[in-house]
Amino acid sequence: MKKELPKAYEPSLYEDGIYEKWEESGFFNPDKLTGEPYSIMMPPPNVTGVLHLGHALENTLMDVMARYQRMNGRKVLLLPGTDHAAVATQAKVEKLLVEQGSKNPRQELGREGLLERIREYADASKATILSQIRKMGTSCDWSRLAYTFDEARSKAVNEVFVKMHNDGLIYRGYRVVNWSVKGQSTCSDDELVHVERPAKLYTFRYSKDFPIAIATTRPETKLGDTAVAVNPNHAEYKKYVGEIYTVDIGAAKPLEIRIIADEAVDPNFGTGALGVTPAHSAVDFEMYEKQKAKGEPIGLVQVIGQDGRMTAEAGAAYQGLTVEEAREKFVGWLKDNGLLLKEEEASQNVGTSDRFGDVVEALPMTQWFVAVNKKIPGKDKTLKELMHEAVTSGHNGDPEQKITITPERFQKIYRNWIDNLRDWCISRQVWWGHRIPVWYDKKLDKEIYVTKNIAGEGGIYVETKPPKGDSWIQDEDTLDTWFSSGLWTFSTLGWPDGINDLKTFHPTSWMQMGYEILFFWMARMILMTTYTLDQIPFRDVYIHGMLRDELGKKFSKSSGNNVDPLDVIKEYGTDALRFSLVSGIAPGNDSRFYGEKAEGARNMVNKLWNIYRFAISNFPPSPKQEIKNEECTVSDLWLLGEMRRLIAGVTQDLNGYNFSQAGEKLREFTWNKLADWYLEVSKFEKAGKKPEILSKILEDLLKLWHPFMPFVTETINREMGENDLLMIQRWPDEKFYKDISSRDGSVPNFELIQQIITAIRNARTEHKIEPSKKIKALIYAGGEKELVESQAGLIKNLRTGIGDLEIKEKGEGLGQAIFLAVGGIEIYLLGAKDETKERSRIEKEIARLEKLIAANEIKLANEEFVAKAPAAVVGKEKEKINAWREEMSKLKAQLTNQ
RNA sequence: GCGCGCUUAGCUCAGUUGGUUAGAGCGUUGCGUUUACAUCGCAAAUGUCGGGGGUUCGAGCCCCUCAGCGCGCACCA
Repeated sequence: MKKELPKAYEPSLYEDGIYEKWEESGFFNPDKLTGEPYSIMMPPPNVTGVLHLGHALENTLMDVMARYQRMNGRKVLLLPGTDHAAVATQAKVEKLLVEQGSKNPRQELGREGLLERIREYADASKATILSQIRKMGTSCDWSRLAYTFDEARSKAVNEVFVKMHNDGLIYRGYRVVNWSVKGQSTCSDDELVHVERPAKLYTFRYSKDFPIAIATTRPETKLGDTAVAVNPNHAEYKKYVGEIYTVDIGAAKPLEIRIIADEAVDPNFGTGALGVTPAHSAVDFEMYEKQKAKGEPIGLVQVIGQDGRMTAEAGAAYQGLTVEEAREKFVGWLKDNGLLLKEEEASQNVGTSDRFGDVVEALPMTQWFVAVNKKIPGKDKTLKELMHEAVTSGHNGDPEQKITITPERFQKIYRNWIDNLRDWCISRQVWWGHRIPVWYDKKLDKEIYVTKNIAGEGGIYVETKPPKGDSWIQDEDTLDTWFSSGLWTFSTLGWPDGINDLKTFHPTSWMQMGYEILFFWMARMILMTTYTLDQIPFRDVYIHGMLRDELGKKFSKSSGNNVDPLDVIKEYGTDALRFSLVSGIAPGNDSRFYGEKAEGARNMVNKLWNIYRFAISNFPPSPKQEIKNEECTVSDLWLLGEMRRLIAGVTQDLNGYNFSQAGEKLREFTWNKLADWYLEVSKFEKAGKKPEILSKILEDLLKLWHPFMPFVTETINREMGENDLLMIQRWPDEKFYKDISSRDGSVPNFELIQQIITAIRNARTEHKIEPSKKIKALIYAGGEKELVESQAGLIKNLRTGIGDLEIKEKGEGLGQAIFLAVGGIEIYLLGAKDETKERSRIEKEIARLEKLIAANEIKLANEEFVAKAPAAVVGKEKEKINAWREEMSKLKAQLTNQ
């Protein structure tokens, strides 16, 4: 016998050592594995901080799949990485610097200086993240560790940028974009967080004689109005269409307002007309473009600048004011001049910057865009269409290249998003990120490359590497972080240089992510990969929900409810954390995390530990012997059959990504079947081949648990004297159990024995029989006499307190005994009866059966049910009712007997 | 405004093509210290599956509708 194991599993004693063993083995690296490739790319955590519970969940999900597939004999690659998270990281570091007293980090440190500070922060954060991933037990291939901002990934970024530019899919354009004044950068439409806030809706006229009143929540922008749009069918207003009015409302120059027609204007909303501000509204800018195309151009007057203050064009009275100040002033002016018609409370939806938090201004600027509605050369398809077909017909219409999304409903959400997708603004003015691989001829006036679209006009150089000579200057801007993460499934596999990994592992097998980055990330990966590689990035996507605290609130720094996974690990162990995270979750649904959950999982881990502790000391490993069906006891066969079902069930659940259900099945088997019954049986039943059976079951059970609880299972495996790592053992096969568990094609009914035992225990409790008091039992087992007799030892010993047991086929009822009916079996407990309790117990039981029988009678009396339901269903119902009737008649007889 | 999700035991949640008496964990109640485990054991209680309607032999599951909560999208000025 080996050394005595501690009573309770102590995770901290083993976890680090086990992880080292795994790493040393080299099996995290697929190069050391054979079989069909299976690949998962880890969604790279942002280097903005440390991992939170959401990451812990992701690591668990991925690692469960990776370990499961590895045990299935697949050549598994789980590739780890981190994301430089451009804006997010810069915003974070700038915030820290400001907290440390810096007024304007960009100005004070300069580009290189600030980048250095961000790099330091990112490196520290990255190191923490990677060590956290290890602590989670994640079996990823560290030799392939990637970073969105490292050399290989940057190269891929440049390649794709240039390719798209050459295909005309990336262009430089002047248009209204979202501008964060605080962050001094653009952001994409998806990065806006819309918030509802109260606002005032003002209705006014530009001048006394202007024929149409308009309404607005942003009066200060009206200083830049150049048109009024009306519905072309508006009874009153349509006659004005085409007219141009010159009005002076205080802007630098009098405004020329053209009345234009636009179908989108709702004649019944507000005043039925819309003041058009092309410089400060994306929608109005589209009208501006439309008018230009029509040859009836309207002006574009930018009254708000990049600093968030009014420009010179807004007029001397407003220049330099903030928008709020200007608003107040302009409304005052309207009032003073009798032009304000109405002022009412309204609510307004404003876009705020996800990362900087300020309200985003719409400003016209020259930026880089990805054209999603333009045909790809040689493809006759747009990027949008590529994104669409990947989840519907399959890429290029090939069903083999179709992405499956779990749960299904997210497919609809994704398609809906694509339909509303506009060109993607990819240039950012933050410094932390991939510098746009575009150079301009220094000889050009700087003004030209800053403000004008000069593509195709010479003087611009778009290549993956800088041009020769020093007459070039690189574009100041960096790329949206999602541009690089969009390449993640293949930039991590060596593209464009090495293609071996790419060939082996792409498209990747499985991807998991939270629904909150469905558009940001999944959509961009599909776009980038189908375009660049002509392949889908992954076959299956699993969408998980968000973790919330026990009150259902989001975890966040600001609400102070953040939980550090490492703290949970310290208290309960990694396996407990992992198991608690996947317990009770459903795809796409949010779930809550709280201490009791981890505690419950910890208890499960400990239970497992003690099961093996018991087995090791009571059933020392013996040379493997063949187990024959005839040598098995009834309980052996029962457990073997249950094990067979467990293997089949867990395998099926994992194949279908039903992590929670797989875990539940394992818990049920391990605790309620193996520990509560079989091990208890094994303390009394010494016949047969218990050691061999137990050893086989425990060996396989350890494997089934391993994906969920890698540390404790690997530890037990070692404690049992195994030298080979559990991690690479083969996933259990149900065949062995299938062959052995049935006797003559049927399985002895051990559950009946369990029911008898439970019924006796129940009766003892109800009759308040002292636990130590032995009682006598008489069983009329009818056709089951042989079975019950064979299990007499168990019936006496498994906490039933029966001293004397007699089993007959049938006989007279005993009025003076406690009576139990289990199926067709009659049980009499003698010597401790409580008359009143017995009577009420039996009456209750009869009432329960009567209800069941009544409901069933109605069902069976229904001719349609009998005629239309499958015969098997009807047959079952008949069997049921017969059994209940038999049981009830016995109970009734007992009642009259008393 | 459009769309999506949720509503199942006191709490947190599972429930995969509609078919036994709807489940788990935690909590609660009673009993227990039987040497693997008190991070334990045994026994038990608790549900008109949000309301209403429909389809069906049969609905927690499908359809319609209403309500509450949450979320996403959206150019209603």
